[in-house]
Amino acid sequence: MTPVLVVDDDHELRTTLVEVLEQEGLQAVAAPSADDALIRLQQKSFDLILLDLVMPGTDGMTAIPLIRRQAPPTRIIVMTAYASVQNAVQALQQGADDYIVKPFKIDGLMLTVRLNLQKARFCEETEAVDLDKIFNVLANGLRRQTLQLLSRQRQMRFMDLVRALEIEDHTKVNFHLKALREAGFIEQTTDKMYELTTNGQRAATCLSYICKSLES
Amino acid sequence: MTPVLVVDDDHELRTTLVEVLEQEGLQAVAAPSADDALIRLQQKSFDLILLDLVMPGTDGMTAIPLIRRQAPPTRIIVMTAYASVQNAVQALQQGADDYIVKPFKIDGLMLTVRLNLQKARFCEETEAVDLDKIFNVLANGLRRQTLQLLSRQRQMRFMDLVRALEIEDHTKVNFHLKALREAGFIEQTTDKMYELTTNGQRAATCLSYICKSLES
DNA sequence: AAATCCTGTGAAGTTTACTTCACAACACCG
DNA sequence: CGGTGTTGTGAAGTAAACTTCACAGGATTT
Repeated sequence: MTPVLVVDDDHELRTTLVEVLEQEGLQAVAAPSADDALIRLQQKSFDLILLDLVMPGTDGMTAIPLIRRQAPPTRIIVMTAYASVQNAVQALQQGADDYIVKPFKIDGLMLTVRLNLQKARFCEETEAVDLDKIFNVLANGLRRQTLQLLSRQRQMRFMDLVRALEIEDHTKVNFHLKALREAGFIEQTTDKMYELTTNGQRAATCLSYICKSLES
Repeated sequence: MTPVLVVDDDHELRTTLVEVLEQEGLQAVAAPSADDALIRLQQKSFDLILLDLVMPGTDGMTAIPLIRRQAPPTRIIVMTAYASVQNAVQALQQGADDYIVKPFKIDGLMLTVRLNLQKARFCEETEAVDLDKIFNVLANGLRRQTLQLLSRQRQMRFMDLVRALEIEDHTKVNFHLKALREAGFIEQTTDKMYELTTNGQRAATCLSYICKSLES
């Protein structure tokens, strides 16, 4: 079911990859060039793209931001030769999600593919959340820090939070905690520990997405 | 210079890894257990941690959030056996940055290490990106719509925007356009057309990313 | 040339967000 | 028991964000 797009100018590798992916129960489509891939992306959405970096015409590196723009949630795995591994770093900075070094074994490839598909599924775990609410909450630095803290620590007491945030006035923290609580992002256990709700975890995930994407 | 911490209960592997890393010009320290690693982290900060998942005592998985708590910017690479690869996914969800599958070749390991160190360095540089600015801009629905419109249309005149947004008072739109301009997200061409800047495109991408993930 | 639309500025007003202050109940420790 | 730390609430004040209004120069149309 999960559709994968294979972009490589090498005809043999391209068809081999499609065969392998289909044997593993994935739906795979091949594109011989980046431009062709972009056209396919307009017609249909893919969960994952295997992208060769070195290609005639539009090369993989320049294609990455274009793909990201066209289909933001798609996982992009770039394929690069061992000799030019520093390109992988650049590709990740451009917005790719992972890399694999050529030549690779089928096992290694499938491992990377499966991991990224699972990651993608993890990313999707979101329902009806109000964008305004999310951004209003995330618009405040203190609240963002709080979400991140709770995301890491799972549970924290009030004073732990206050000290971790390095705020002198505890009532200020309380104000923002109230905002977070009313937005449904955090809640308190019976013993007064603060923790993220499911929606709060979602919001924290959004936050880390944005931070991640700013890295590139 | 860049210090690496190797955490593994296997004595031989631990010392081998330290040797290899030092040969490659990195400063490496070994810890035989997660608890030991946490103590070392209190005394000294590390750029990168190689963490075995399966260990007696505190295992690697539970150690990840604890490490994150102690030293947020540290890159965490987990080492996992091929048979238990799904653990890698869980580890990434827990806050690890990358994984490597055992058994691995030295080359593969060093590749992963170098990539993550480079990423860490890159993250440090861009830490200066002003999240407050981004969220303040994105916190407003009208501004979000504007970004999305410009992302689709590339260029728009003022009145086109006003009508597309269905706002009766054009000065209101102007106010938000000014905010977007001052945040460096949009700019005007010589013939008064509004368009996204590079940062604006980035912000729009973030936005559509989130919207996409909220749809599903 | 007058009317109308486009594009914009700046100030005044309103609403919302945030901070600070004063106070209080409860737990825990010596 | 009295002091100290924790965990709050609500009101008052301040700052920031947003809206509305009054106005104006330039382009286009009629």
